[in-house]
Amino acid sequence: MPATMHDVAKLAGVSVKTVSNVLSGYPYIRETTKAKVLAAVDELGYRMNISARNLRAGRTGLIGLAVPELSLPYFGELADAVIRAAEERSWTVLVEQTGADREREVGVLSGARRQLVDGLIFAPLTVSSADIEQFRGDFPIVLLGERTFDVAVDNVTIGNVDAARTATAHLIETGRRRIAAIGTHPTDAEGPAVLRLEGYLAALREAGIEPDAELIVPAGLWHRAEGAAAMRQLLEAGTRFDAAFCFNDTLALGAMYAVLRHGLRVPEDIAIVGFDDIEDAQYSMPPLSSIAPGREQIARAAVDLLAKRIEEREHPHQQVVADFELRVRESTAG
Amino acid sequence: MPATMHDVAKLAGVSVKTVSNVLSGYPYIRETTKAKVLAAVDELGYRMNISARNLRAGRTGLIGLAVPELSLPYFGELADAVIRAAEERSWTVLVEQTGADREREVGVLSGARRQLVDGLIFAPLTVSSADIEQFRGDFPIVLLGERTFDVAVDNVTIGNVDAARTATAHLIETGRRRIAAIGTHPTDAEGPAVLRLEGYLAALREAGIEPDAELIVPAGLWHRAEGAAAMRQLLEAGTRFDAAFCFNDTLALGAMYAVLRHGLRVPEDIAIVGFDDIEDAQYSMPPLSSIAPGREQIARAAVDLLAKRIEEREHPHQQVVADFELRVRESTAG
DNA sequence: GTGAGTCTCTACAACGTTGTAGAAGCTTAC
DNA sequence: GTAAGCTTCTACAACGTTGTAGAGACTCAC
Repeated sequence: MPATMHDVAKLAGVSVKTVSNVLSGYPYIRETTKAKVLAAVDELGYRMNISARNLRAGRTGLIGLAVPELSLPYFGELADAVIRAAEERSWTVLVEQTGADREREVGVLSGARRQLVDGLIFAPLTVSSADIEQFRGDFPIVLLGERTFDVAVDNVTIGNVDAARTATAHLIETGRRRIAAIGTHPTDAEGPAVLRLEGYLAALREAGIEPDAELIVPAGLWHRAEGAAAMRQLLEAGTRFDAAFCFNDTLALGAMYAVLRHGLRVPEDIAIVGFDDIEDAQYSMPPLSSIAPGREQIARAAVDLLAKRIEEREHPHQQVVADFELRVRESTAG
Repeated sequence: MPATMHDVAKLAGVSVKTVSNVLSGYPYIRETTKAKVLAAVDELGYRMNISARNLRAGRTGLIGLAVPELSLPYFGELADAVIRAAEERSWTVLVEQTGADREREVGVLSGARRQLVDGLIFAPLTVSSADIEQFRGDFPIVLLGERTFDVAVDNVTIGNVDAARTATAHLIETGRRRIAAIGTHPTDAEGPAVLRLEGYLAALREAGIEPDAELIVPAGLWHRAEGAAAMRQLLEAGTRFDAAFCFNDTLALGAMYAVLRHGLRVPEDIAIVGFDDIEDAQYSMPPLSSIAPGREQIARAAVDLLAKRIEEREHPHQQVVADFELRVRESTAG
């Protein structure tokens, strides 16, 4: 049975409220009293009961972070950054996995955790803006990933279109003309896959290159396996191409694997550029060129926006566009 | 202002306790009453206040998971598995990162979160068994990773020594005699690094191979960068060797990168085996042989042990040894 | 010495839920 | 008809904390 404030108060010979005051830094307390209380806290090994404090305060000090899968390196690294940013506000992060499942994403939005956390940082994959409008209700949410449609939600993103255009343009600058795009979601109306495709097409257009539908390959989950499968499909179809823009790094690493397996060289035969700049990108052979989003910046901005939103529920919704940077490595050299 | 049970009760025309009873499945309730209550719940969009329930129940329904870093793929994948195992008990997992920092690990053990979670699953890196004894107090904890010394804590592990021996023996069977070990922690008295070194040495001994101190290279953090650095050090020192057992896969992938960069071939010149079988292992070029721990099994066992311990604080401590399997791929072929 | 202001501490109620105890009505068995 | 048992519901207190309100002591200026 853990000690309560009552126990501390009794031992220190003061009222419960005085203990509470000492512990919460109320200034008008005699030094001797404070010392007595702290001694009692120490002696009893007292720790405050968080549930009780939360009940009183109407807050939990927890925020949710909903991502598709932690085992995807990008989201592992992102969660890492969010947890560290939240720590600075002494918030605790509760990570929830949606598994890229629409039902679970809706569940997160409308779900049971809403009573448990003060707010939510949400990286949606499948739910639409309409879903978000509908299920969000009156709850502080910050979305990761830009919304094409106007939704009344704070959001943090990198300029997906811009970044994808930059990556594709880089391939064009190095002399490639037949560039595959791997990772589209043909049935989505919005979301990163749509935006990255848009950027890819924009870059082709600017260079006067006619897009070729055969070079645009869907991939649902953006895992290595899917990247490899997509690349194999391209290679086996006999379509001629000399580069691939993969919509994230795990796809790219899978694709690179398939190219090498097929007996071709990267970048000489096929250049590859990825997106996210996960740690593996630097240590693949050859190292992978990639778009590095400002992960720290994104995490911090998301936490900051959420903090503002929790403090003041009604204020105009903001969009933060984080920086990105193309990291050129050997997978696109020459 | 969200609706409370009082609001629901008023709307349904019953007592607060009846609402509570309906919601918690108490059997003696007339169907008509139940329907009225549920209708009211629906109409008000009522959600139970978790803090209040926790305060009453003395439990939070949260468990902690403390790992060094989520951005390390092994821990990302592990967290994934633990979260899914916890879900089956309708527990929520609170992930905490220790950053391989001793102070933070001690903080996790003795720390503020203890009031917030009902129990803790802890993958320690730096703290000793003595630390654990000292700081744990009376709190349900399950350790991941075996303890060499006898500690009164439940723990789940794979047989590190055995697995390391298997990995090393595999290199020996393929004809290698000069085998490096990458990832030791020379100052540790216990922990995975120590055990894996022990397994490595055991395999050498059994094959009648004299260990060579020059081939045993420390690496603190087991990141790719460290694996690459360790391998570069070996290669530049001019020490002759034909294989490396790396204490985890990220080290191994970094090491493989350094070997290829150095113009040598894997496995022809240097064979490499890793540990953890993270997803990347299958998609490196060449694919990496590795020890696959039963991640799901570990996660489930940890959650089960924790559940038992929370239910009944005083019962003998258990150790679960999970299975492992050597996955042979091309990095050690031939 | 009196009033105003400052400092230090306390009692009480409230946050939203559930366990305990028990009331009231209804059924059953004799 | 009545005791015993079952079904359905309710009032109240309690979980551990903090906000509100205010009591008392002390200081200072006049």
